[in-house]
Amino acid sequence: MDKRSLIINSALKLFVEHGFHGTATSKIAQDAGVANGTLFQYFKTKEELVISLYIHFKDELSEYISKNTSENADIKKALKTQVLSSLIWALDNTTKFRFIQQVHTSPYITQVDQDVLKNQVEPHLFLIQKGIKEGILKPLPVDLIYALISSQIFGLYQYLTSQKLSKTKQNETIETTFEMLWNMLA
Amino acid sequence: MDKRSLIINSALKLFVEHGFHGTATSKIAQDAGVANGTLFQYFKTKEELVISLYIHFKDELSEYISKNTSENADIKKALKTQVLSSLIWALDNTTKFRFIQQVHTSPYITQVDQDVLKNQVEPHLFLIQKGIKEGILKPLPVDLIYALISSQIFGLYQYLTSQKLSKTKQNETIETTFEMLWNMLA
DNA sequence: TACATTTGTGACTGATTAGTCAATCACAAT
DNA sequence: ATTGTGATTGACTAATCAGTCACAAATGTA
Repeated sequence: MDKRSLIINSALKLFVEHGFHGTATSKIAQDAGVANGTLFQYFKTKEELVISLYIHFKDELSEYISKNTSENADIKKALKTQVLSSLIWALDNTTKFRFIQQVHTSPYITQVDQDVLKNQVEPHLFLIQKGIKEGILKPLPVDLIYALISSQIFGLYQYLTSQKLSKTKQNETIETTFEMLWNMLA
Repeated sequence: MDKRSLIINSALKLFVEHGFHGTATSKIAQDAGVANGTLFQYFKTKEELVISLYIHFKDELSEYISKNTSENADIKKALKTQVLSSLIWALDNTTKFRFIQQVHTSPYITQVDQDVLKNQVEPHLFLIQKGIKEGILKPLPVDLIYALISSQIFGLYQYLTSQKLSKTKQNETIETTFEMLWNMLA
């Protein structure tokens, strides 16, 4: 494992555990088993580290979703796959997901390049747009529908992580709530 | 205005602007126009300040909601009032709402007394429980329905603050999405 | 007025921080 | 063997931090 990855892993863990404020760069380096100065060779500043991590993990999530989404499925099926993929990834990568949330509600988010953020949501907006055009989804603003879907995922994630449900019961809940979401939007 | 309130206002503003990490206690005192030491008379530590603010503003929101909710309205009307109140408060107090979100996704949240948090959601859970018992809401776990409602509010807030809509258009969107939410849950 | 209590002050400190840099290392090319 | 190169190191520093404390001002009380 290369040093860059070691630093990323340690930073992720410590940031989520103690927050940005509570995590010294020296502690990250120590946890990663590299020298203090090495961290600053890969990331010019602590701020750059935080922002790089955010983009890194959001990309990872995006890639996971699109990897599982087939292009020529019907809208409902495609959207379902995207929602389920997001939830599965989030539940399998709670630390990364928490980190994304943490940055998302922090002032750091303003430092993230707007174009990068835009490119990440683009594919999802496209599917919604298609759904509206075909009259399958309600004729509402695309951004609004996207916001409602995202927040549903977020809310369900919150619920599922706060309860100790079996995998079966978990999947059941995910299925049920997706149908509810779909009925709300279609 | 007493010094405690001055400190609270300045802390709120600076925390949201620069994060917990980026805000020195001395800067808060300076902004509030009080001496360094005065801050520590009202809040023993910086951590206590953050947590006190969180509880303070969540209480403010809770009080605003219950102030507007009449007890003997039907379930739908009561829930609608609660959702709309939340949104109105959030849109009128964006800084406070951002702060609440910020703490909520940060490691600080684990330091907040669990009983305090429980008491704050209790009243809302009660209404949902009643709705399920009367067969008006779907027979799902109370916590799940609460999570879905909360996240809908959160998502709609995100959307409304990212768009520059007129007050009329805003209210229209809120009305529409509440009906959608209700149809999803009932 | 005199005294007591509460409230406020800001200079101070020991600890910690992000970031630097001269030195060292592993190793490939000559 | 020798030289060159880029990655790695960790001791170091200037700055900043949260929190303290001895004292002063304000307020209350009689």
